Formats: sequence, structure tokens, C-alpha cells
Amino acid sequence: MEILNITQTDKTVTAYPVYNLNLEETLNCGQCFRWENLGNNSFFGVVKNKAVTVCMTDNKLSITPCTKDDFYAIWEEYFDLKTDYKEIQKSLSKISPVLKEAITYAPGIRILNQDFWEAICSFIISQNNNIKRITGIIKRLCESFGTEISKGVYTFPSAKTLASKTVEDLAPLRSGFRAKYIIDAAQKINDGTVCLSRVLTAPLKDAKEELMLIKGIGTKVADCALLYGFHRLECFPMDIWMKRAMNELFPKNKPSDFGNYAGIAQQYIFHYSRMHPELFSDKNKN
DNA sequence: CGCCAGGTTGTCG
DNA sequence: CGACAACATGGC
Repeated sequence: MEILNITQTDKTVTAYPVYNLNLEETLNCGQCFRWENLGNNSFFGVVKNKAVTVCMTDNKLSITPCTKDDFYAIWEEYFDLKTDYKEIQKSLSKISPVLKEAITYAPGIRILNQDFWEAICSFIISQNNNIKRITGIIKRLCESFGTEISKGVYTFPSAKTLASKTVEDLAPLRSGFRAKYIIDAAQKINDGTVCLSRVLTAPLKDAKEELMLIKGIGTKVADCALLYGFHRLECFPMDIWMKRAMNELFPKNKPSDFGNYAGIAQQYIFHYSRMHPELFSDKNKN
């Protein structure tokens, strides 16, 4: 890949050339729930304790407010700018014409490197839920228990903060039966029962087992946390849409067919399927 | 009103 | 192991 140029003017850092990154596709494809679309290819969001506006025009990614240090410390990794997606897409396209079509449909998707705890907590909330409601619950979670870093802008609350809460405390979130899972996750991570640095470095099978010590984390939520939080690109979360897609669009394939970048393939397929519900008229449940 | 949602748990064969 | 109800809530 070509070297990335980084320039800073006032409070804005611009990186270029950033090929093939589409913010709309990336931030609105079901892997994250906190970015607000401002229009004109601009989004406002909070990552860790940094609130920024990002904008993509003509292969230039600009971030405001941002320093070069912030860019290298947070954003370069967050937007996965060092991974060669063109090369990965080329190789995935050979696996199946349908996958190639899904890639062509939204080639600007990238797998984000989200905060560990935010990814874990967000996908606990996602279970048996819809994206609109997930987004609302997470918004209320941040407003209720996060830190207000500027007027009306909140961080994602820490595991430490949530570890001391009760199910009644979380009632305003309207998260239903998931509240007890959020608290169990916060407690086990806060007291070290589940060690996130071990999840990051352990072999995949062990990392997954460790996450699944948390009540409310099964195979699918663990795969999502590992893919979106720990950047385990080989994980292939199987939700209701992916089951439909595998049954109807990839009847001859198994998840293992998608290789080391199965998680990226999954994201193209998930997004393509959700944007084309008519492909699943009978919604064959399974 | 009824079905469904980026599932997991607990229980029963 | 596999099947299956229950789970909270609200979008559509």
C-alpha cells in the first residue's frame, strides 16, 4: 500500500490517500452504534474519551479535533487504515460470485477497531434485539452512566462504573433481560475473572471461552466482540441474517470456506443481506 | 394486534 | 449432544 500522508492544520488532521473507505458504509453497517450521520460524508462520534467529527472527501480522511499523536494513537487503528482491503477483497471475490457481488455493493466497509469493553457490552445488548433499539439502549447507557466530556456528549461508561450497579439502576435503559448480563460482564471484567488483555493475546479458542464465562455471551456475541473489539478477522458471527444468507445465498459454502478474513466477508454479506431483504422472501427460519 | 429483532439460558429428552 | 420455551421491549 502507498504511504499515508498526514497533515495537520489548526485542529484538524487529514490523512491521504485513504483508498476505498466509505464512512456511511462503515459506520452504518451494524458493527457500531454510536456514530451520528451529519450529512456531507461527515459523522460525529465518541471513541474512548475523544469526541470528533470525521469527514471523507476525495480519498482524504479528516478528523476534528485531532492531533498527529491522537491520529497515530487512536484513529489510524480505529479505522483500520493499515490493512490492505483491496488485496483482501480481491482474494475474497474468488471464493464466490455472490460474495463478489456483496463486496461490490459496499466496497468501502472496513472493520473498526473498537474499544474492548464497548464492543463486548454493545453486542450483549444486541442479542434478540433490533439495531434501532440497540442504538437507543446504548445512547441511554452512555447518558446515564458515562462521563459528560462536553455539553450533551458522553463517553461509554466503564466496566468499573457499571460493576457497582444493580438491575434496578439500569431500568431506565429499557434493556430488558439484558441488564443482568451487562452487570455480570462489568463485574467479571472489573474483578479480573475475565482478563481482556488475555482475550487479546490468547489463541482464538481460549479467548472465546474466556469471554463466554460472562452470562449472556454465547458464541455469536463472543464472535462479534472478538471481531469488532479485538480485531480477530477470522471470526464469523452467525446471526439471523447470516443464517439466512448461508442457507439461501451460499448453500454450498461453510464458514470455514471464507478463510482468515472470514469476518470481513461476513460484514459484506451481512450488510448486503440486510439491504436486500427481498432475497429472503420466505425468511426461512433456522 | 402479532411478528420479529446482529441470541442465550435453562431444561428435558 | 439437539430441541425448545422463556426472556423484555418496542419497531414495524
